[in-house]
Amino acid sequence: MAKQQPLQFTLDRGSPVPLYFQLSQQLEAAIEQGGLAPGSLLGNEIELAARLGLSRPTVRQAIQSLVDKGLLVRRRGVGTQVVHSQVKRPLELSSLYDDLEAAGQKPATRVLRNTVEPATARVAAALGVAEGADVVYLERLRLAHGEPMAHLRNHLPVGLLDLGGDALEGTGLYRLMRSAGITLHSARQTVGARAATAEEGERLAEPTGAPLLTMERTTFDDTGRAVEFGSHLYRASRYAFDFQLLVRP
Amino acid sequence: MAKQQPLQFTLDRGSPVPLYFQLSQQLEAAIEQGGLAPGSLLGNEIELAARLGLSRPTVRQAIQSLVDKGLLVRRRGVGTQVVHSQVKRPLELSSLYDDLEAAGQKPATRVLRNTVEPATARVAAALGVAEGADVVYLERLRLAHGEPMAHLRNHLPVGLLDLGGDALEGTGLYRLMRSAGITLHSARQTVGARAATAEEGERLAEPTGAPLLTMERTTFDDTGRAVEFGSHLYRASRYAFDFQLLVRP
DNA sequence: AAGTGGTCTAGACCACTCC
DNA sequence: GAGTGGTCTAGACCACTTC
Repeated sequence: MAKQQPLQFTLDRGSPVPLYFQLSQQLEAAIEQGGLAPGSLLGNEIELAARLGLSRPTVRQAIQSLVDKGLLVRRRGVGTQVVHSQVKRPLELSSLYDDLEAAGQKPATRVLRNTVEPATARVAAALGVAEGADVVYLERLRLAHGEPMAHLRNHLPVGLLDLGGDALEGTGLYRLMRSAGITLHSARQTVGARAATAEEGERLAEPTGAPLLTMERTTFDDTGRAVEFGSHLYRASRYAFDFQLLVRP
Repeated sequence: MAKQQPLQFTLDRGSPVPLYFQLSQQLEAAIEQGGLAPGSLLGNEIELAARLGLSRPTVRQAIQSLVDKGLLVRRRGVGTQVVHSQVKRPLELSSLYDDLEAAGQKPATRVLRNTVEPATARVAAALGVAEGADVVYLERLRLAHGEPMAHLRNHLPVGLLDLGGDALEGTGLYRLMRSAGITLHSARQTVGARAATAEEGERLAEPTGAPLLTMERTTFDDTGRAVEFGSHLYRASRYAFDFQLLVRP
């Protein structure tokens, strides 16, 4: 746990990028690339600030952002040290389309339905609209390598997104939302399992009674508005969910 | 979206509780209890600081902590407003025992095995120890109202926890860890489903072929060390997972 | 006693949004 | 142009850990 020899940091005061952000990015890069070994001490904030020509609060802000990401640990009276890494994966709102694409699975989408319908009680409660109010209803089959993977049913507030044309064929819903300027913030999910009915099995190329993963999800943007309610079925033989959870003390 | 009339805040400078924390707690309480309506503006930081006799950075720190929790949104040039609530559930590392207890289900645990064994390759990789090194192996049956709910298999580093006696009968693993001074930080999980084998079905009182939820989880403490690797089976007819995910931009 | 992070102050200037 | 949050400074004192 020896103290690290000084690393090089270059700060550009003319850049529109905040100084604390420039520093935290370079620190993060140093950690990722092994320039800062797990468990090693970072050196005290005051000296670091002096060396960089920054004020201590600015340096603290940079360090704090990495503490929030779980890359650093601060201990009063001890110092700031790099986490005993092991893993530091991104936690993200999993998008099935992106997941499949990242895995090289060549995803495709077959839109089965794209209509406007009155909200049922359940959909209304999830989206925070009046029961019977118009909502967009979307039904899709997600394929990978031409094989069905999941049956996706979504409800969205009307007017949120333009889902005309074949925008949905070549990408996922979340990516469409992001490019429409919607900032996704959080989602509440329930994941369960059940046996496939005959109809579900046929749709997903599974025998009746095969285990299916179920997911219900409500997604919220950064203003706390529900932007999507989904009710999905996945072939358990082909797919599992990967999550990273953080503990809030 | 009218500006709120001033709320009462009481700050105790003699308290060991930080001022920014006192403020953020009272703000959070006001939001939860409806004293601050969803969408309402908080009033600018400078005036709020002056009114409370605090410096602006201190007020900002209080507000920022609530922004991080998703209760407030800041917009430059606009102001800080309360999120259009809808939901603001806690995101937590779900503990099956606590979940069941909170649901009034009277959980119980039957410890099937509590031994020290050499780590398999998979366990060693998950816990970050050498293959073949000693690890604690724990096998439990979790019951609710006397009915089996889940079959839990855990591996832990040796020496981390004292699992002697019947400490495990009346509580969950996470609670034991917390009371041992371990600060849990994050967990990586994989959730899937499969059909029950004959043996699994018998153990969980499900017919062979019934859908079971599977979960694998590695849990890390705040120093980034893996403190637990679990491989669990749940009756899908009785249990589903509830998560809240946050989006990291 | 020495060194660390935790908190707090009282200012400053800038970038963005809205009218 | 007025008002907002975003960033930054140069200090200060305190609480905790370690020796």
